[in-house]
Amino acid sequence: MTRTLPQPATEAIDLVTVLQALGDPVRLELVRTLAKEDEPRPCSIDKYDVEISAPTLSHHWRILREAGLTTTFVNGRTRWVELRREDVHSRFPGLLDAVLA
Amino acid sequence: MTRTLPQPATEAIDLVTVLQALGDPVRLELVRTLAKEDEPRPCSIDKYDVEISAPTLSHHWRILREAGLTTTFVNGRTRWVELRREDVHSRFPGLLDAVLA
DNA sequence: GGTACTATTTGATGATTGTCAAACCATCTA
DNA sequence: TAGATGGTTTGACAATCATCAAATAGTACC
Repeated sequence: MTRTLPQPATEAIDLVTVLQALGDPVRLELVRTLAKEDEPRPCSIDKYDVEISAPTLSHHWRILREAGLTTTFVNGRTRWVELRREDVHSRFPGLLDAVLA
Repeated sequence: MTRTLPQPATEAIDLVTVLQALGDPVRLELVRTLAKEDEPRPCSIDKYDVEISAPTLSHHWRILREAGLTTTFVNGRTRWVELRREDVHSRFPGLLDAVLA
């Protein structure tokens, strides 16, 4: 019913890849938005205050997911994104907290 | 006698720029090496275990300095680089610690 | 089945990036 | 002053990246 898109295992999360993913203003803003709630958020373009097109947003979600920062759930026609807070924290303690502070 | 190359003020250090600077394997390694000692290190190519040319190393030092992560001192013909631990920590508490852990 | 809808993929484009060789600059020393 | 030295800047190149329009894929609803 609810499928999860492929993502790296916690142990496989790479620091350089994470920093690269966070080193983009749009993605940092997305991560900040996700961090406000501790549950999945829809990933539709109209739910975010960013000045990019839908394909570009989709591209950023992929970068974040493949870096190990987010999980994407597929449910019917809509998708949900969630920050992998605990996973990232267990791999790089304090990193997300510092970035989100 | 000892000159300091231009660098951003502590308050002007930008998070995205810092993350971009750290999001490169060579630069992350350089920062890690700097972090081992709490004093300036020479920036000559032969002092670092990196497989890049001198101009490329020079380029990376510039990126790190302009991001606000390092200070470069000029003394005669040689230069010294130092991690701006306290400055970065005061701007983004915990960030460097998390990255260097 | 057909249509509307959500979101991604494809393909293309302009900008940025990491890299090096060659030229250059400033400093030290003979 | 001339040569050697430490390091940077310039210029070029290939690779990567962020971006969008158009096409595509999968799902829901009538």
